[in-house]
Amino acid sequence: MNREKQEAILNKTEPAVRMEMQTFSEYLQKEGLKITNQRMLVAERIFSLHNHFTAEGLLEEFKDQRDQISKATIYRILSIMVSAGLLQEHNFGKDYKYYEHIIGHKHHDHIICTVCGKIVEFVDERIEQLQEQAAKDNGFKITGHSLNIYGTCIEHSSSGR
Amino acid sequence: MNREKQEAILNKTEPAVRMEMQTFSEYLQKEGLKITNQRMLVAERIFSLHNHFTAEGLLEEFKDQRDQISKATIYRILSIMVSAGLLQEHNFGKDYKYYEHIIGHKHHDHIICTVCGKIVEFVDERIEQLQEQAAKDNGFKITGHSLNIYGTCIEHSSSGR
DNA sequence: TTTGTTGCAAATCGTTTGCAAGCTA
DNA sequence: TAGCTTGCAAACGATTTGCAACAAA
Repeated sequence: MNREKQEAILNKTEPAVRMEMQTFSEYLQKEGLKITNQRMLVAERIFSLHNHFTAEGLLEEFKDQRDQISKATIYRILSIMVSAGLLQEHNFGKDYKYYEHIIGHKHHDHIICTVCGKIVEFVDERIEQLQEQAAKDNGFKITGHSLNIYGTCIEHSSSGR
Repeated sequence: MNREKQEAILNKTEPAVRMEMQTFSEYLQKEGLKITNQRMLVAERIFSLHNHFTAEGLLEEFKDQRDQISKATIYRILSIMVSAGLLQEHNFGKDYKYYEHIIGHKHHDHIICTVCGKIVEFVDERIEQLQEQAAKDNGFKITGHSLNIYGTCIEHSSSGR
């Protein structure tokens, strides 16, 4: 990608997103990967999203754009960003994956409404603590964890029935 | 399935498994479903397993048997048993599902070794408590949850490196 | 130029489904 | 017998991959 295009993209993004894209660019260079138009466009879109998304949803975002991006490329970029540690993959029990970007987004767990799919994030230091303990008690060295609570949100908890 | 066959299966199973199969049979009848040879064989096998398994693994168990069972049937039975509340489905981040039977098997969470796949079960009432609280605080009515801790077990935590 | 990247379509892989033949009740 | 089940193969849906054309360094 030539410098003009790259700057064109960078100029219209907010500072926070810009920094994250910078981090991504550096990762690409470090790995001997190339900084392409599609990679920057997808990264920009992802860092601008402040909720969970799917590969399909991301693809959707580019549907009516002048810059269309193929499904294969979307998946390939998602994969790179996960390796780069910029993106986290989630399994919410569906048969497709959810993603969310990590930078400026501290660790948290999820509560998912099984009716409408609404996702709420939360953290409880005490739970984190206890997990750490449980792993240690069982001789494990924690590398990560995923805690998903399933239930029905206010709007969908029919109190009657 | 005729009574003889059914008894033949029942007679060689341990009491606990027998009771669980009984529960399954009752569920089938209640739902107007039929008690078939394959359903009993698969149920018996499942209730005899005391660890997590996959559809593929279960199928494997019948590979060299006189009573072969098709992949489609395996999946159909798994689905029924999940609906019956006798089997729990798990998503351990792999692209296939894990199952474990529930009867005589209280709720618990999992610690999974990312190197060897070893799965350890644990429960911490305090964590359960805190989750309940977190959901309530966010206006959710909990219907279930899944807590998976990923890490490396003693044998695979290379202390160096 | 050299080497990595893209888009396309075909391939995978776990899981599901249509359908004719076979059981259960 | 009537109605559910089974096995088989084909269908699915998300994700991956081979390959020729193309862009970045």
